[in-house]
Amino acid sequence: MDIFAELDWRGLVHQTTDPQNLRQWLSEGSKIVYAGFDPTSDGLHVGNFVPLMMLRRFQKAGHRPIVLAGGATGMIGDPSGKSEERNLLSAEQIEHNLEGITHELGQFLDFDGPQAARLVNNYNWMKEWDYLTFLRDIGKHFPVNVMLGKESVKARLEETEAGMSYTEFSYMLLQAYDFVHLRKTHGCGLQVGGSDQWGNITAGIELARRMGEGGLHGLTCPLLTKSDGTKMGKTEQGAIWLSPKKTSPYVFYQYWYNTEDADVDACLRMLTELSEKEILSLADERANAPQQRRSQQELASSLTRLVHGDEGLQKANKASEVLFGATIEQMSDADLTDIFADVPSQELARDQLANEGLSIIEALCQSGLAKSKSDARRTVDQGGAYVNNRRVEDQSRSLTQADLASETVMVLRSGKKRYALLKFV
RNA sequence: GGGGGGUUUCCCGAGCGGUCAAAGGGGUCAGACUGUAAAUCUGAUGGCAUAGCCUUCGCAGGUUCGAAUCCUGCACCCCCCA
Repeated sequence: MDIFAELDWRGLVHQTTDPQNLRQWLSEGSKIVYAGFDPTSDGLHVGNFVPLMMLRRFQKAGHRPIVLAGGATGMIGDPSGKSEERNLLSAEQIEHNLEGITHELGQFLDFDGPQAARLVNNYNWMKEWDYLTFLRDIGKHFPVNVMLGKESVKARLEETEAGMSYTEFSYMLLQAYDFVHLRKTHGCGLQVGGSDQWGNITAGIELARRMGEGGLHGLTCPLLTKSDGTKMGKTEQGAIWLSPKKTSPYVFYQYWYNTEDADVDACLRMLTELSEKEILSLADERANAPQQRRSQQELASSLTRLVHGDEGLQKANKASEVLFGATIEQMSDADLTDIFADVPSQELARDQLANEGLSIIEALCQSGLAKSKSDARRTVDQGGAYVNNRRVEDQSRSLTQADLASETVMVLRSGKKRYALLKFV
């Protein structure tokens, strides 16, 4: 399989050091490819997805991936694509972040077999350097005028008033040296990354050449952006994370399911492992029957399965079904807790359900769905109140044992999507 | 220092001394429609024991049967002249 051709049709090739040679080089046999991830937060998010998948694709095509966790570079802060100097993360924070992301990185790659992936941390080799030696051995190879010409630096100096510290300015040296180091110790010949990494990657190649290691390659993929120009993976509630602890499989699934028609094709190509044929056929279906949302379904399913496994996908599916209208009854507490993991819940005394029961108005207030009783009444009046996904039309309705959806839980909803759980214990 | 204008419900903004919980717009919420989209349409949008009552119009007093509307003082904002 020609990996380069595949990356090409997927739209993953943004810039390369030399398309002809790179393609040739890749076809010669199993190569070592690396991508770096800085521990700027304690988990991976959708923004890390594309480079991760790149490595995965390389591995599947018979190459060996190296994942570099930036324990050292993370301490400095990459200025690429940042308009302002950032606050330094504390050493403990970085340690914590590294722990978080390293194990997540693992799940995308195969760490066994002949193409076993490797995980390295650049802190392990950077910590050996002392300042003077680094300046003499590495810094000497970096002409400042070239560094000033790099987009990451230029943008900061020319287009903003933010300026840049010597620390961030030096970031490039560290990442450049990583490449050289991996070349020497692992025989790594290609670095991949997002398009904002181009400057850092070429700096590495340049450094290697000056240090007597020629023939390195670089490849960047486009940043995944939506048709409106905003970044993929950001919502008003924050980033979409890969860890189920930070973003539930359901929210993850829904995020992709709601992808705009205009964006879904690029997502399918860049993020999934569906074949070109499948993707073209989805494009066809989308053109003929957009309301079926088959593309979105495939995208959401395939990514959820990849990140959260079959079980996670099932949960997300079940949750979607329930959250979008299926009536809720005869379920277990465990099921409901799972499905409504992201939904606020309140505990109430069980005896509130006895006798007359709890009025729907009161219940809406208690659950936080209504700001006041008037608000609750309005909601009911307007037909926006639901118990266990059944509409409640009568203000005087009261809730009793019979309205429990499971052993102890009742599911309230206001409007289309706002849910709350009441637990009666 | 002198003069003028302003401060209204989530935001903007209208508001003859009674018919003002306060126009209109935005936002938000709900409903219909729909593709879990966009657009559109309808309704709602201080609180409560909801045919009624209570609390709101910068703050504190006052006039009046009655004040967001008039008067006095205070605070903050804007403009003009020095």
